[in-house]
Amino acid sequence: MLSKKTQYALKALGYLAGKYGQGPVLISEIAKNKKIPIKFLETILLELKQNNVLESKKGKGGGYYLIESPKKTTLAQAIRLVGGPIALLPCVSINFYEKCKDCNEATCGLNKAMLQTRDATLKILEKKTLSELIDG
Amino acid sequence: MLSKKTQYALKALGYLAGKYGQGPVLISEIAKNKKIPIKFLETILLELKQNNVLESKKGKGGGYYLIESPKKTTLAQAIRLVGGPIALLPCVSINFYEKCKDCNEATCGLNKAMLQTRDATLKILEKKTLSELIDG
DNA sequence: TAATAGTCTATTATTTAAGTAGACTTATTT
DNA sequence: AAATAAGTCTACTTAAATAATAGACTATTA
Repeated sequence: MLSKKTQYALKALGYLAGKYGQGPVLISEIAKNKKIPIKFLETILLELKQNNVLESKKGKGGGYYLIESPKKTTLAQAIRLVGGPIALLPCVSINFYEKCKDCNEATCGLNKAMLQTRDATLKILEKKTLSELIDG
Repeated sequence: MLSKKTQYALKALGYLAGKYGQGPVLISEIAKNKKIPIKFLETILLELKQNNVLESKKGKGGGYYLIESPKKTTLAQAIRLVGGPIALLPCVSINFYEKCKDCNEATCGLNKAMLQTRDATLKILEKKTLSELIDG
C-alpha cells in the first residue's frame, strides 16, 4: 500500500495536471478540493518542487504549477519522487533495493514471485501519465 | 511495500512449507534461519494459527506446522491473512476497501490505474502457492 | 507599506515494529 | 505421581517511522 504522503502527492499532481497552463494554483485550493491536510500538503509540494516537477510563485497571485506537460511524467516516476517504493519487497525494488538477510536471491522463491509482480505493476505505471489523473 | 510483519509471515510460511509433513518446527529454529526477531515471530505464528493455517504443539517436541499441504494456500491468501493489503490504494483494495474522500470512483483516473495494477498483481499472487517459497 | 501566499523550523500524535517478563501447558524423566 | 524441562501464550514497554499541527519568516504584488 502506498503511504499517505504518496497518495496525497498523486492527488495533488492530478489536480495540477487539470489546471496545467492556467497559472499558479493555491495550496489551499488543492487541499480543499482533494481533502488533504494543508500543512502536510505544503511539505509534499515543496518536495516536488525540489525534485523539479513543480514550480512555485510567492505572493499574491502565487501558487504551484507543473513545469512540464502532464504527459511527460509517468505515474511510476511520480510515485518514486516522493519516496514511494513500487515493489512489494525491498529485495525486488529498483530504487529502494535492500538485500535480504536470510536468502539467496538466485534460489529464493519469494524473490521470484515478487519480481514478477513488480514487473507487471511497472508495465502499467510506466505507461500511464499524470494526464490520466485528470477528473472527468 | 508489504509490512515487516507480512514479510516475516511469508518467510516463516516458506520455511514451514519446506518442512511440511515432518512434525512440529521450533519458533526459535524459524527465527534463526529466517533472521526474524523471535518475539515478533511468536505473535505472527499465533495469528496464523488463529487463522487456521498453522497448528501448534506445546511442550517438549512441540512447535508449529502447516495444517494443509503448501499447495493449498496461495500467496494472495497468505498476505491477506496477516493483514497485508495487496492493492496500492484503499479505494481499490478488495479486503481493506475504503472509499476516497475526494473522488468519484467512476471517473477517477487514479482509481482506474490502480485497479489495473491490482488485477495484474493478483493474477500472479493467486496462482503461486506456499510451495513455491521452498528454498532450492 | 499592507496584504497575500509560499517557505522553513519545531513540536505533537499515531501507528508500526521490536523487545521484555512472566504465566501457562505438555511431555519426559525419575 | 511429582518434578523438571521445553515449549507456547499473554500482557506490557520501548523505539522508530509516519502523519499531522503550529507559528514565525520571506518574497511578491498592488
